[in-house]
Amino acid sequence: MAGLQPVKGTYDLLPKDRAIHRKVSETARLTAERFGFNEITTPIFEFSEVFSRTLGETSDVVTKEMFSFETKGNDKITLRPEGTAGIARAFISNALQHETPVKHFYYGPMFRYERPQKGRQRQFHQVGLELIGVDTPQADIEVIAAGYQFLSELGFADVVTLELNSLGDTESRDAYRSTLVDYLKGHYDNLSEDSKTRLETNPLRILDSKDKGDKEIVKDAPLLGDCLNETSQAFYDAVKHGLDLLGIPYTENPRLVRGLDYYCHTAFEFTTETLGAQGTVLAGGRYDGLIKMMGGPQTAGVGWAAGVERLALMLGEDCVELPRPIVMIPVSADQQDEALKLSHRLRQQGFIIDQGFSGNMKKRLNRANKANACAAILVGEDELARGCVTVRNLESGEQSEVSLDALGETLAQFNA
RNA sequence: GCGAUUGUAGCUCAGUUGGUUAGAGCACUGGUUUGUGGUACCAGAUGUCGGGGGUUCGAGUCCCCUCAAUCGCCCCA
Repeated sequence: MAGLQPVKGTYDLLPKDRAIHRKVSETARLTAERFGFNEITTPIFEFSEVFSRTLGETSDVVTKEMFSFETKGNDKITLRPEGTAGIARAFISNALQHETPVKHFYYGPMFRYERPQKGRQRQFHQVGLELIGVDTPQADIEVIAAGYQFLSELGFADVVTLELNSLGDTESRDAYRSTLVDYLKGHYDNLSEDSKTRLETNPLRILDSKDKGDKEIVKDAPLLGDCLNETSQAFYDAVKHGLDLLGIPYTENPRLVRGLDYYCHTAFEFTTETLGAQGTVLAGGRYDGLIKMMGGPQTAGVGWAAGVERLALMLGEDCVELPRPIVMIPVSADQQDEALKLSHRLRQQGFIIDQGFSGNMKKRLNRANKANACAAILVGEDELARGCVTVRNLESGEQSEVSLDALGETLAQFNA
């Protein structure tokens, strides 16, 4: 135990923070539903092979970022670093190939053992969606459109750029990889140390290296687009055509690649300048080989995931307001019971009633302000004798006596 | 995993070339007002100076280690 700090890279979501996260996840869910995606929840841990086999043995996620442990039964378990592998596993486990196309939305925590930064934690949250069982570009278009719609709903249409590329099918990508490696070997001595390693593990990654020397070399490197075979090119063109039809703006980025092995054809990222080094806010692509790789039937898939923390940062503190209560204030201890019963009844009717636990009226009104209450119900001896209470509007300061029978009606103007 | 910066009250920060009992504002508690808030005034409480070790007569201040955060690299949402 390192004192009373949360574990490195984790943090608490206090009610205000949680409300912002909820706005992000609910906007995502409602948008997804409009596209016919329904929510699924898979476990936050899986057998380690679910990730290690599918994400690529040499990917950073697998080699250094997995939170893994062993159970008492000697099962090797990993806290999920991303959502797609678990959903593919669920697809197979539940034999959903008989129900394609499958359209899933998800929200939940993910875990990566990384050095924390702003917009990057060890436990973080993603929303995402997966469209499984459709191998035509229409699926890619729908998935990207849903992502764009989601970001637009949050008000980010103008601060976000959609970058698009095609990784092609296996044939195209293999052809390109060898062309690229040949080219890079010609400049081997000038490559950065990182890129020399990547030449072995994931040469495509060198394309978006931030090293200056690498950038110079990469500038004249052969492009993936030039190696696309006819099928892959037609697929890519169809996706672009669809986006054009929908008026979704995009920028082609021939150097956009993916970190995870299972991607093919469409790769896309929505990026922003507003978050520093963590500029990617929503990203995804097509993964036609994934489900088969995991031992299921050959099934196409395309999807994306978005970082909730990053979107929450972009939204800022003032985008949500916590629910505003009506405070119940017994004027003296003698009205305690009456106030308690009244609170109970009003809550059953759907009102948000905040009943304090101590203090005189001044104190209670003070707390009401801090709780951003919209009204106060003052339960006093005099009114009660007349079958009434006093309702005070805490914004205008106006107050009036209301009979208990008409109370619900009067309060309806505040909340229900 | 690598590099740089930072770490004093709940929050934002002062703290003089190392020198007695470590300060301010906001927030908090109580009061002026025993049935009426947001304002004002008065009073009060608050710190393992991130943690550990060292140098020194003396360390918030200097040195080492460690933890965490921030920024960048790597990678990614």
